[in-house]
Amino acid sequence: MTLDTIDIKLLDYLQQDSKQTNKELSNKLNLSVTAVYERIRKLERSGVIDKYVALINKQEVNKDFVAFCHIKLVQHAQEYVTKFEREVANLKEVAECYHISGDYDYLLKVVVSDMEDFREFMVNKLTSINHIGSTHSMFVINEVKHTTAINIS
Amino acid sequence: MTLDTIDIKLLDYLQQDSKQTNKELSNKLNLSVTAVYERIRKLERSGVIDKYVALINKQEVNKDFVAFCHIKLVQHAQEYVTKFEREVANLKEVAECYHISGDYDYLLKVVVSDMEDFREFMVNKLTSINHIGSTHSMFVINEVKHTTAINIS
DNA sequence: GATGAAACAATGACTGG
DNA sequence: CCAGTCATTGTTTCATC
Repeated sequence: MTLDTIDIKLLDYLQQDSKQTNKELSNKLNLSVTAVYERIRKLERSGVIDKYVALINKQEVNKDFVAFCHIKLVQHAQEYVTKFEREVANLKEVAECYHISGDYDYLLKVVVSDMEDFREFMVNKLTSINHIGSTHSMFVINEVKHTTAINIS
Repeated sequence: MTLDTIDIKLLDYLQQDSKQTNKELSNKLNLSVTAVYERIRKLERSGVIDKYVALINKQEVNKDFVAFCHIKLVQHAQEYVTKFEREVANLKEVAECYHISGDYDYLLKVVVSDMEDFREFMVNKLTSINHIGSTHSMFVINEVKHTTAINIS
């Protein structure tokens, strides 16, 4: 699907706030309500817009201890890789998991309540997955920037 | 604010899909539509729910080259730290920036189109910020798991 | 908490320009 | 693309139990 400049602006707005009415958007974009409605539906149906979600404040729900965890596997046979990825994806504390280039194989973003919670996660959940060679954890001191929006240009 | 088990379920649902109608949610939670409406409003006003956003498919907008970038500053005087954080937050390619513990000072998530785009970002934008000592980039080979939802329990 | 009523807004399909 | 229609559905605020 090709996006024109209006689509890009529309996506920017919706990535910031999806609860705006079509009327508000039509004013910002100088379009009719129907045109906005049809553009949004096209973006939804084509798969450009994946879904709409609520974002919550980690602090308010006492889940503001965030760590990034590097992981190296002992072996890289397809069987072990698949098993590790499946098991790690099932851990609720793991918000994100990336297979990355470099010294380590994976980078995990772990969201828990506090250091004690993190310790328990490491000991009882993460390291109980087989074939993990080594891990290296970094703790988030401060979230300087965090956006779910993707810059399209 | 204290959350009961119904609030937690409600937040789980809204973090997965915020476009559900209150009627659908009232069925899932065995509540009346008005009760659901009032709980949501309470969660919004108390700041537990931060905002509602559209999530878009990186692939569909040709922004699926993702890198994590470690950064070490030369100096750590408050002045340089503040300046670095302000400048890096203004870079549109930087989706996330964390001040972290460990060998490096910062971890950035950079979202661009391709390697050429990334090279340009590094040369013209990131490393033109003063006081950066060293950087170390890791490229995302595969996104094993990525959720914006926070597990509350 | 529930319920019903009422005002308002959005959806989805449809005209015709 | 726009403007306007219309029935249906959902949202939001009431008052009442």
